[in-house]
Amino acid sequence: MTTRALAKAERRAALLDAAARLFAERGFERVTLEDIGGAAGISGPAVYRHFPGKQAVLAAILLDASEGLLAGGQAVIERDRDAAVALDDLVAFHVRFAVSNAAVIRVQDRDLDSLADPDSRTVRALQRTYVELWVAVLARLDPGADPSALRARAHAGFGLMNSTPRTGRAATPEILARMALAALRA
Amino acid sequence: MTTRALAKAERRAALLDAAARLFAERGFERVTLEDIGGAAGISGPAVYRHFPGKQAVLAAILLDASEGLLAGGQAVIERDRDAAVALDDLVAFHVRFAVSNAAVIRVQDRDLDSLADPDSRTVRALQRTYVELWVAVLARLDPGADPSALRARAHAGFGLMNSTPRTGRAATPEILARMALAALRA
DNA sequence: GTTTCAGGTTAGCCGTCATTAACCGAAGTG
DNA sequence: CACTTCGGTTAATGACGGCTAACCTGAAAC
Repeated sequence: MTTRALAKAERRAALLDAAARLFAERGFERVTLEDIGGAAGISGPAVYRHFPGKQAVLAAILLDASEGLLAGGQAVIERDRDAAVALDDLVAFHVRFAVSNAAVIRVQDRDLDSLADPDSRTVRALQRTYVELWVAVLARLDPGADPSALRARAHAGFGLMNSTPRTGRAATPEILARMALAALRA
Repeated sequence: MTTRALAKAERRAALLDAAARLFAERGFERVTLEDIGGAAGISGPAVYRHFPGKQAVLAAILLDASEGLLAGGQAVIERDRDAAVALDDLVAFHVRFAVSNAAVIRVQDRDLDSLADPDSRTVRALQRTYVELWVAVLARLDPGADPSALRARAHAGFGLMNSTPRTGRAATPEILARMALAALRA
């Protein structure tokens, strides 16, 4: 029983990993199921033994990512009482996540639109909640600021921190964190 | 003579405009020639009277954008002797460009990979040159810094300034410029 | 005022995938 | 040891969409 189930779990992970890499490189539409399967050592329609379709592979990747981000962000919020410290730690967490999951970050902001409605809605909701964590912290640091301006600032910060995946350049986490903090405090 | 040629130029512009908007919304691969033509009042294969193919439409958009950015950046560099002033003006210029050409910016960093080799190379070269303008200014402000770190900082700045197109959120140019300057000076 | 030809139109042609069908062997079950 | 079920395989099937063909019309040219 274990042998079979274990092999399956491993293959599933390999598929998700390969798919994330391929999607990041070429974009969802330009990756075929044959490519994904092939990269994981099986070929073509065998992917259907693990996922109900191509979109489901994308959904698994994005759900995973947005849940991971939200969970990490919430952990920071609950731990840090002081808003200034919380901002530092949110930045550190997000930068670490973005640098070590570069492919997934790229897919998240390039191919989210390729996701159809049930999953799309869920991912967007998770992302929205994550953004609101940031907005709440920024609001505590700058009371009386327009919430929609705070949201724009949070998004701009993400744009900065998520830039490494997009450019392929190896910006160090230190540089990114320093710049992001300066920008968000400005 | 004028009637015909004028109509053609207008239609070409309409096609490029529609295509940029559609590509930004859905991504290159999910837009059909039928969509592009339809949005400009003609339908389907008539686009071939204006462009040799779908890729050529993308190429026209991206070449235009990268030439526009480079020209604007060079104008700033040549005008401003002082590096600090030049940085201010580069930021102001880039933010203005990004906010008023949101669709094109989005296409540029989402669909550049869909461009094949002759044009792809040209666009990348223009972009590289544009980045080097920024790196040169940053280097004057921070002599002795590692050039590759400066490049990473420039890219991070672009990520921030280009964030509005990606989120659809209406960040004001003022907020973006203030944040970008703070980040780049950090 | 005829002749060209640019710019449209609609009807294929063709390739490329996602997805399904039909089969198979070996691991799990009893 | 039967026998089921899982995870693969290789052949269809069916859309979809870029591009080409064949044809038409009216402005420009002479």
